Amino acid sequence: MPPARPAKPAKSSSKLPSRITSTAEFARYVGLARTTVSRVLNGQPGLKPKTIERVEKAMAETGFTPNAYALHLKGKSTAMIGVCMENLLTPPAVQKLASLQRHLRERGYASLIEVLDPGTGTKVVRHLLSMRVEGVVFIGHFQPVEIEQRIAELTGQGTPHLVIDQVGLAQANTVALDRPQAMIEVFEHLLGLGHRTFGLLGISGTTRSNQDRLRGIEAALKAHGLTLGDATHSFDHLHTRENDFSFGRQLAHRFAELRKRPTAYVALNDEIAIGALHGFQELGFKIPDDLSITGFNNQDVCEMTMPGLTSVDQQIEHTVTVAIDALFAQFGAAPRAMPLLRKIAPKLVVRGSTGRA
Amino acid sequence: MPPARPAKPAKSSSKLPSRITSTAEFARYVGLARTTVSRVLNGQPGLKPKTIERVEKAMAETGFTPNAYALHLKGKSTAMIGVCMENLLTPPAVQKLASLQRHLRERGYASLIEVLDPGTGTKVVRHLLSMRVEGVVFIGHFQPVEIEQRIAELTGQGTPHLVIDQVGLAQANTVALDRPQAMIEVFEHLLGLGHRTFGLLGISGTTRSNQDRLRGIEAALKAHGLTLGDATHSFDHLHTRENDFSFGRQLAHRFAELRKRPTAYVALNDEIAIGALHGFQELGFKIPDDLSITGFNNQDVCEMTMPGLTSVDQQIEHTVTVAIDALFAQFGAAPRAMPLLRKIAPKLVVRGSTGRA
DNA sequence: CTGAAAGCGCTTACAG
DNA sequence: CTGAAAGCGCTTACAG
Repeated sequence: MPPARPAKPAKSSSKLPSRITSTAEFARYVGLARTTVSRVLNGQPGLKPKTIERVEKAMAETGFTPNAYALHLKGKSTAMIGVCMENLLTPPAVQKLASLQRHLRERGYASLIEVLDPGTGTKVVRHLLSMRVEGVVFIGHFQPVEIEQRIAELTGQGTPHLVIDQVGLAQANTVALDRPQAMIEVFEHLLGLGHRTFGLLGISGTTRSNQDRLRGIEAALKAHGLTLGDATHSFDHLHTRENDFSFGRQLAHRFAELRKRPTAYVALNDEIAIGALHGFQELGFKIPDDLSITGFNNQDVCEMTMPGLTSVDQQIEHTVTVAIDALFAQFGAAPRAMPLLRKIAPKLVVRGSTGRA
Repeated sequence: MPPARPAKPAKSSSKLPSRITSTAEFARYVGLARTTVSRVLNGQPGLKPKTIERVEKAMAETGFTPNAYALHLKGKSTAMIGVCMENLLTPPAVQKLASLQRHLRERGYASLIEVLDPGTGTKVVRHLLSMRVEGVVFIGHFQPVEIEQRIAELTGQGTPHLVIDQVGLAQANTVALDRPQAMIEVFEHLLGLGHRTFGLLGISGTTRSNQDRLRGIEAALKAHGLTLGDATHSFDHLHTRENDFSFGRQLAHRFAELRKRPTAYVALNDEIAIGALHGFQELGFKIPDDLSITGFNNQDVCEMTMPGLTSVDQQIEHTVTVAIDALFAQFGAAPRAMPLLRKIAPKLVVRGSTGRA
């Protein structure tokens, strides 16, 4: 990723005796041969305990660490996984990152994390390749054509990859929440409570993710003899979505004006749902008595609203476990003919914001 | 950080013609000398446009990238900064990380991000040193003795460092919010509204961070002829803090039982404040008519409560800018005799949760 | 335990 | 433009 930069400055001949940058200098410091030091560092047999002790003492004194770059050239694995994030601002995405980096570390891998803004894909992936990462994980939703090209590059270089979240990419190994199923569970819950008309908050447009949700909604409605056209309503097209909270609030105000108003509201995410909850409440509606609302992602705030917000949990820990297994399964294996696709089952968490129609 | 692992497998002699791992192979593929390819890659003068074009075309075809490890051995700077995070779950910390990595990338640096759990400091910092990062940034609050040792190691190796958030570390270059000043501004605001008795929510204990806050509170009260002992009350010792929201709610219920109850409540963070807000509201208190509440961090949710939550903004963007400047100022400079300390001025954001006493 | 040697993938003079 | 050589910091046989 970083552009060409000037060569590093000559190693400053610091006055500090501890500034040691090579095994040669270090061996001189310890008073042993370079070879011997190397053997200690690599835990090879046939060394006197005394010698080992001397080296370890000197390492503690100087803080010397063998140059990882030289080690890699000699064949040591880099033990690094590249992680490309859509951004670091979406809580569920950051949670996945946190979980991923913890699991990778447990397996002895470091994470080289990059944010992949539109148009920077080539640079970022080139950088990861130049760092010879052993695999690359993408978290989030990216521009499809760009990401497909990057994945082709990785595959061409023999570097395994895995996409978390985004479905529908050609030749991409993917682990993603089963969004149609998530919507089926939300609607089964609301239909079971007697609701027959639904306001959709932020669930519209042609993104793959929303199309998947609409498919799920349609299926759930169909099972009850309802259609998407008759049973659902949306005002998304009338508002711009800057801040999700205020977007939700605006939508609530808009729906409140309706003579025949849906009794249940299904939001794209928790923020929009909470905005709507507050929007309806400030207009005097009682929730869940007057109407029901559901969120998506089951963030901590869902516990914090009054009433608590019914929401879909993405099962992040499970998702990441599956993703890592799927990534590591590619190591040393023959390239897959068909890309891998694993769907994660969502879990509906019911709270006070949903009740009988 | 990663423990010793087996050497990487021999490069699989893949069938894919594009699997090229060295300039030697790549030069053979292009049909040029290794030297010539190298000169193109490094943008050196005196090359035929045709030659440059051939190389660029081949790079696009094969996805070949020169090995960063070999480049570094030849003297190229690593252009990497290590970032040690306390965790990836605290929103303000993640915001700082997001801002930091964006700024670093703009300057041509990649970020090597690690989570530094207690006891893992040595491993993590050793790994960063072995990766020859050009600087290390710590974000969050760490165990003081451990982190001071790590910083000594870095300094010994001539690697610049910077600590964001945590103050009071010996020999550490630090950029941190002026927490005493933040509390002074909160209390000036509340005192100006006529409040004279205060409930402290989560602001207790011997952490340096809370001690700093208490110092600020004491100073603000003193200017109005009040003392910490008489004007503030805390029930922190009676509750365990698992979930901050429920902690805040519990504290609200506890304060509600009091005959002579404080009229203003100052919370350690937004989560506790929101929990308290809801706790008081569910008991029938009107906010800000019956009492005032303030949060800390000015997170997005502050806009979402009813009423909005008055909170302290950490000025994250400014903090990170100052931090990066302070880090980069160390490059190529003589070691500082005195560690650097920059305080960031907080900004109080007033919303509906605070009103006249 | 030591010491000299080869080689990982690069770049940079240097002579053709 | 080519080709042979040196050297970055390491490890791994190999002969002492």
